[in-house]
This record gives sequence, C-alpha cells and structure tokens, in this order.
Amino acid sequence: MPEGHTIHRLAADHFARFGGRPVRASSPQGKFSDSAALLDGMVLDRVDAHGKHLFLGFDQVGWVHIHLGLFGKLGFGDGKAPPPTDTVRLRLAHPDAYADLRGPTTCALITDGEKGAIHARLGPDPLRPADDPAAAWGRIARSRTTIAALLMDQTVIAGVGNVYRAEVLFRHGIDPYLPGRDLSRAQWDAIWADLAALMREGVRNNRIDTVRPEHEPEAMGRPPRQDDHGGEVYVYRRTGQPCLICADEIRTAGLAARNLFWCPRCQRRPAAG
DNA sequence: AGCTCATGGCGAG
DNA sequence: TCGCCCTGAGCTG
Repeated sequence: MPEGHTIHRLAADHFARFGGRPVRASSPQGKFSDSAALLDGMVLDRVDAHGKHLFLGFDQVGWVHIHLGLFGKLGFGDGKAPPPTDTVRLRLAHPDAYADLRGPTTCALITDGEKGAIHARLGPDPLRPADDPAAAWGRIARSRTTIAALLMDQTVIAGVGNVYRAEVLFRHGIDPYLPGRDLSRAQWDAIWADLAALMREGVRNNRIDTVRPEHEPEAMGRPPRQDDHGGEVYVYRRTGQPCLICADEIRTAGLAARNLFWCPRCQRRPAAG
C-alpha cells in the first residue's frame, strides 16, 4: 500500500520504535541473511525517506535500502516477536517491539555513496521540506508526455503514486492527457502545494484522503459512501460511479501499465488557443 | 486449488 | 510496450 506518505510514515515509525537501541536482525526467508548477520546487534541511529525509498541507517554498517514495490509490506508488533512466517525478508526486533518486512522489490545494505546516487536520480519529494518544485517544472514544461505519466515518473517528482496522481489532477480540474508543456506554471505550483498538504495529511493519518469537506456525500445531501481502500477519494477506483461533483460517470483507461481514473466533465482540456 | 488484481519499477526488444 | 519480480486478499470453482 505504498505511496510516498506511507514511506515517510514508516521511517518515523521505525525510528520511534527502534531508534538508538541495538536490534536483532534476521531474514527468515533467507534472501537477506548475510546482511542481516552484519546488522544483528547494531544500533539504528538514523532514518531517511525520499519518494518511495526508505533508508534505515546503522552506524558502522551502512544503510538498509528498502523499496516496497507494489506488494511489499512492513508490519509492526509490540512485545516479544512471534515465530516469523517464511516470507519475512527482514525482521528487526528488540524485547519491546518488532518489524517484519515482506515482499519488497528491494532490501539491500548500501553505502553512503550508493544512497547518494539514489537521491541523485530521484526528483523532488513534496514531503522533503528542502526539495524544490522548480526542478520538476524544468522537466514538465518542455515535455510532450502527458501530465498523468509525468506525475508517476519518479525522476520528475518522487513519492506520487497512482492514487495521488489521479486525485490531485481531479482536484485541479486537469485533463490527465494534457501534455506537460501545456500546463501553466501556476497550475504546477498549485499541484505541488496541494500534494505537499495532502501527503503531509497522509503521513499523519496513514491513509489517503482527498475529498474536500464540502464535497463529502453527507454535505452534498447524498448517503455516505464505503470506499474499499480505506480513504475518501474523488476518482480513484470509482470507475462507472457518479462524480461527487457533477455526477458524470468516472472513467478509467490504461496508461503506462497502470489504471488511470478521471472525470471527463470536471477534468477538461482548456480550449485550444 | 486456481485465478485476478493491487497505492512499483526494471530491463529486454 | 511487454514480461517479470515480490506477496496476499478476494473472488471463483
């Protein structure tokens, strides 16, 4: 369930549970056994997150670089850890808590230099306060690629996934097929600011909510809705359902091997000029 | 038991 | 653009 907000939350949660304390490290599944042996007994002394990349820093050893991919999960537990199941790639534990990592695309022990190379190839992250949206604008403003595809390109902007891209384009009334170069600077600045606020709230609540209070079904005089993914959204996975604002049918289409969702009425391309 | 799908990303053609 | 990697939930039989 990982977009950038999840990763930043996981970084903070790891530090809260394990920071400053020696941890036991193991790889019940086996694929990370050699590195886990190096980490065993070491102290987690810093964490970092950039986009969907999570970094756990162990002094004297290096960084554990984790990317959850589409399927990866990190599960926390309190107290003494139960016997792990055989899909646990990495277990970190001390007497009071444990964390089990399953199904990640990446789990590797890396150096400072290797970590730096990862930062260098990622675009700015709305959740990293020092990151500059101008770096992304430079790519977008001269690209013929659709804005929907650009938002998913982690070298352009880091941390946005399929939910935030669909939702932020809806919130700004932007046609997902609009080429990046046809977006205005004002639109981009508004998208960035909105993403920063939405994702910040996502970190806080550990879920994605994007529906403005005035558009909540109750406020619109409609019965409450049950979303199957845990948060309140306008268009994501609402194919065929009525738009919360205009009641038109939400559409879906494949775009770069992912499902794109949008409202054809609310997200119209500006008249050609 | 087997299929499909999921908030990702990579490399081959 | 496609196939592939990683796992688990929610269907269908």
